[in-house]
Parts: sequence; structure tokens; C-alpha cells
Amino acid sequence: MVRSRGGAAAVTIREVAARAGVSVATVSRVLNAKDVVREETTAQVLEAARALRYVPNVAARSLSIRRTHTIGIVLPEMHGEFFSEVIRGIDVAARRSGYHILVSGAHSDMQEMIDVVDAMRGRVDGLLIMAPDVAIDSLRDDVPLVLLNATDSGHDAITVDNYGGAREMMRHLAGLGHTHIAFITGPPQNADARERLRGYRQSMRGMRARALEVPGDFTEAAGFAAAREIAAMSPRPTAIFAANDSMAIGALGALSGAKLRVPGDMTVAGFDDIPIARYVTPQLTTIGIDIAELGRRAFTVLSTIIGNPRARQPRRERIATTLVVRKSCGPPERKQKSRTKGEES
Amino acid sequence: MVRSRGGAAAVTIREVAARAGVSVATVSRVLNAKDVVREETTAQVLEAARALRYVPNVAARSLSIRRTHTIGIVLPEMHGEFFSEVIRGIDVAARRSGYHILVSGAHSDMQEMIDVVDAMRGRVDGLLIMAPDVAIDSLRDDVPLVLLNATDSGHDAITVDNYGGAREMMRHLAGLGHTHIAFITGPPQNADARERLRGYRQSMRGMRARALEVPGDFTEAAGFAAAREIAAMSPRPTAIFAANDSMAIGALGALSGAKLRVPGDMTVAGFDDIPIARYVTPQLTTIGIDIAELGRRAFTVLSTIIGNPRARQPRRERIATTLVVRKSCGPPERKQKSRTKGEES
DNA sequence: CGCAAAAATGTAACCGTTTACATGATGCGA
DNA sequence: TCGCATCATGTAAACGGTTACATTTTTGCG
Repeated sequence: MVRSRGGAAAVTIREVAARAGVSVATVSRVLNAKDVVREETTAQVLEAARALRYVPNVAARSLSIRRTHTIGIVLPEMHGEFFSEVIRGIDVAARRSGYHILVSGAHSDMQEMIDVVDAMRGRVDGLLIMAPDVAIDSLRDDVPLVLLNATDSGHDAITVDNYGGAREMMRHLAGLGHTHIAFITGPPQNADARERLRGYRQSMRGMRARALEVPGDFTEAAGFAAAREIAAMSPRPTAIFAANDSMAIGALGALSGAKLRVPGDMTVAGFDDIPIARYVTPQLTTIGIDIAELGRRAFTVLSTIIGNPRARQPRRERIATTLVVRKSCGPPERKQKSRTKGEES
Repeated sequence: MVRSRGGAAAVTIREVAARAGVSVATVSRVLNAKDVVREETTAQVLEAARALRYVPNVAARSLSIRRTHTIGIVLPEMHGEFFSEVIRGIDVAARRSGYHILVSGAHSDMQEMIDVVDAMRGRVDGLLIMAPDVAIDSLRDDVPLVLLNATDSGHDAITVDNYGGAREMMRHLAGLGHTHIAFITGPPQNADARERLRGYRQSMRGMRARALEVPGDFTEAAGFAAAREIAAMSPRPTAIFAANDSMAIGALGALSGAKLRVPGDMTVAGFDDIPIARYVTPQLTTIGIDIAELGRRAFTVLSTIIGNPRARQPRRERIATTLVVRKSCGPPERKQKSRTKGEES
């Protein structure tokens, strides 16, 4: 165990000043490299600080300069991969810039979110908020603020290119030969879900195909139910595009229950590329998102906002997605056409 | 957007005092409920504070009382379920007690960990550190500190009952009829891994069976390699117990490659119950850990340490595990016995 | 009613920095 | 040698709370 001064009072800048034979102002100047100090003096101060194991008092410093060097992160549902990845991305970026991060969950509930943000008041220099389900506009904006994944409102925001990703997947499916594609939607109030749906619709329109939307809510159970419904349709679609991977995985379960083979009888695609996507059978074709990058970029934007006085107009950044091709998509089966015909007759 | 005072100077306790017609001391007393104040005065102060939308300055408060109402969490590898669950557990407990949480990653690297902890100095009232791979003893202990999942050292710690969990799994396997059980170990410097190994050994000894240990490092690839090796042994063990789920999943892959059926030809068990365990084929039997509970309990311990002056001797708490029976374990196959015999002859 | 004890409130020192401004030292040109 | 920039450093006033101690008000009781 390293030498510990236990509960003893911490050494202050005055003691360092005394030992170095200078004033506190000089010590402060040296330590903050704010002003020119004679080289010799600098050395003395540094030596004294080192010898005393001086660590500036953070609270005093914050009080004086009105900066905490901390940013707050508010996320709904602190679960799973998304949460951990976004935090990780922010953490590395923040640490590089000498910032600390204060995190807190807030269950997509407006009031709770307001409370949490309020509680962070004064503790942070800026806020990173993710709330795809919530209207942020009613938050007080005392503090610089960047939204994650929420396009609404006049705030700075950094979002995933949900629309583009959905279009890309649709292109992939179309390229495979599908035209009769069903879409399992996410919760209507969720911004991500809406954008993905928009991409789907746009693509279907482009293909002059009729959109076929089955409502879902991002849960595995909803995907299961939706797929069961789709499987029973006649004529049966040849592909299912779920607004997220969880629902796609639920769909896989339903299809296997319905004795439909994937991708033989039915193609299935998801969105998010959650880790499990690689482990289900068949491995899920989906749209990947670099979540850590989302966090990193969000921090970057926030930190420039904190630095600069006031930005002219809301910054918007878009994180690109990538198509991840695995095993759950194939060309529509030829035989199916005849078989379907047979059922119809 | 709610009324925002923009960058305007925040209102201070003095302004509240002025408006309420009392002194700052009285305002402070009312707001902290520290001392008795006449009911009427209390009402006036509260009214003034409300009217002015007064929010105490956190830095000033910290400077004065030497408390930040924040705890620091240092975790290695901010990945996946474990990370998010433990944070979630801590978050709910902390919020209930009015604490904030500062998180930071530190890649199991001693120096980095020291740096991170140092950087949190003065920003937190206490620290929750997880570092199963690292010797903590060299950290300065200025600050109350609770270790997650590290039994070493004379610090307070809260750990998962790895030993007990391993014993429980071994009991399960033995109950199924296995005696020839191979164990894929984790990294030797990892405390969790060591405890699980200890449980395995103890059980094998209890069964008067010879331990069969294949080295691994907690990665899927290691599990794959180890299982391939085990599959080629003669006589072949009837069960594989991997020190964590990742390796068990790797093992599953290797066995399927070797045309061995699970659980028909080989039983496989893991440890951790990561989310994916439910999705692999066959679904993995494993040992579940309530990670959020780990976080919650850790916070509780830390907060009592922060409250009380100095604890007599290191507190130790153990989180119980649960056996999660799925599809990857079965009785040793009868046919195998004869087949094995045949190979031997 | 007077007085002491108890209760309520006020005053000001302190927490440990930063920084505007004052002061002292040095160098340079005339 | 003097006067004046220029540069390095010191002094002390913030920053916005808390709280020991002093002071005032209230209360209870003989």
C-alpha cells in the first residue's frame, strides 16, 4: 500500500507556495501554464508540488473558474450493448480531453429525465442526452447539450443514419430478387423506428411495390407475433425486414415454429447488429451501427460547443451504417411461387 | 423550451436571503434542514428560493463541506452485459441515496488504473473498483474504496461466489452421471477464474476423479481450441465445464465441427449466463449471476463506509449464483461407454 | 414584572482556487 | 544617470456556500 496520508488534511496551494518560496499566484500560474513564469521559479514550484504530492482541490477550482471538466450522460434504459458501447466511445474521447463523465439512467420518462438533468446542474459543463422516445424541447437549456439519436427539436444532435441504413437493406433485398417485402415496425413514438420505416416506405415506393407493414414494438415477442401473422398471409411475402434485430430474432423463432426455412422459404433481415445476431440460426443479416463512434462524435461536438460561446444554428451529424450480410437472406425460392399458386387454387 | 436564464449569472444564496429578509445562515439552515428554524421563517425562505429558482452551487458546497455526493466507478473493459448491468445496479442504488456516479474505464493495466483513480481524486467521496486481474494494493487509499470481484488484499470487497457456483455446476453434472469432466480454465491471473477452478478441483477431489484441466483465457477462440483438444482425447471425457460462457460457446462450435452432438455425445456447461447463452444451439446450461445486485450491494457497502468513520476490518460480501439449466447438459451416453471401450481395446 | 435559560437568527471566518491589479525588478535609450 | 517600458511576481478580492460563535428574541418561572 502506497504511503497514505489517511484522513489528514490535504496539502493546499499555500503550502506549496511556502515551500517554493513564492506566492500562491505564482504556483497557480505555473500549474496552469497560463502566464509566463521564470524558468527557475517554475522548477522550484514544480519540485515543491511534487515533494508535497500536491493535488489541486477540484471543488475550489470549479468554484473559481466555473468549469467542472465533467460532462453528463443521460440514457434511457441502461441495458445491453448499446449502452455500454456508447459509454465506451464517450469515455475514450472524454478522457483524451481531460473530461470526466457522470452517467445516469432515466427511463424514457419525461419527468424523470427532467429530474435527472436538474440534478446534474452545476456538476457538468455539458450534457449528452439520448431519448429517442421523448420530446426534449421542454428541458431547460442552461447548459450546452447534444442529443443522441433524436432528430426532433432545434438542438444540436448526432444521429444514426437510420433512413439510409433501411434503404441500403432494401436495396440488398431487392438485389436478391425480392419485391414482396413485409416490414415489422418499431414503436411509433421512437425516432429511430420512424426513420427506418420511412426508408422502407421510400424503397417500396421506388420499387412500385405495395408496402406491407406489421406493427411491432422492438421486442422479441412482437417480432414473433408479427412473423407468425406474416407467415399466414396469402400470398405470403418472400422477405421480412424487421426494424430491429430483437424483432428479427423473434421472427426467426416464429418461422421455425411454422416450419418455414430461412432463408429458403423466407428471408429475414434486422437492424442494429446486436452481438446475438451472429449467434442465432441462421446468422442474421442486418445493418450495423458503430455505436462507439456515435459516442465519440457526440462528445466531440459537445466539447466544441462548450468551448465556443454560442453556435449559430443546430449542428447535425449523421453516423453511417453498414450492411452486414450473413445467412438469413437469400433469393426468393422459385418453388414457392408455384406452391403459393397451388394453395390459392 | 422552458424559461431559460441563458448564460446569466446564477442566483446565489445571498439573493435568496435578501428576498426572504433573513441572513444567509438562515437560508442555509432551512435548505439543509440542519438546524431548527421557525416555521414562518422557513416558509418565507422556501418561497424566496422557489421564486428565484435558486439552485445551490455544487462546487461551493463541496468546497465547504468536503463532500461531493458522487462516487467513482472504475471498470476494466467497458463492454457488454456485465458492464451495463453493474452500472445499472449501482445507478439505481446511488440515485436513491442522492449520489451521482462518475465512471471510467481502465484496461486492467495497473498504471492506467492508478492514473484514473488519481484523476478522480477530490471528485468523489468513494470508489468502486473492479479489477479482477490487477493487484490493488498499490493504489493510494485516501478515499473509501470497495472492490468488485477481487478477493485479494485487505480492502472491503464484494464478490461473486465463484467457488460456490462452480461447485453447484459440478454437483449438477455429477447428478447427471458424469465423472469424467474436463475443465477449461480462465486466465490464471484472473481472480474469478481462479475461484472457479478451485471449485472444480474440490469437486473432482470429492468425486475421487482425476482433474482434467485445459488452459483457456476466457475467449471464444480459446474455448474452441480447448474443446477440439478434448474431443480428441482418449478416453474422451463425457463433459466439458468451461470457466465462462464465451469459452463454452467456442467449445460448442468446435464440437459441432468435430461432429459430436451436444448433449448426446458431450455435455457442455458454462459460467456467467451471458445473454447469448440462451441463443446458441443447444441453449447453454450455465451459472447465472445477478450482476445488478452486485452493483447495488457494492454501493450499499461503500455508502456505509463513507458515512462511518473507519471500519474495523475489511467487509466481505458474497453474491450468490444460480444454476441455469438449459439444453447443453445430459447424462453421459450409454453407447459412448462401449464405444470408448472399443477404442481403447 | 424581572431574569435566566432556551431558541432563533445574524456575523463573519473559512473552504482552496483563480486572477485583476499593484508592486518591484530589470533593461534600454537618451 | 534618469525615466520608462517590460517582465516577473505578490496581494487580496472574488467564487458561493457552511458553520462556530455572537447576538437577539422568546419563553418559562418565581
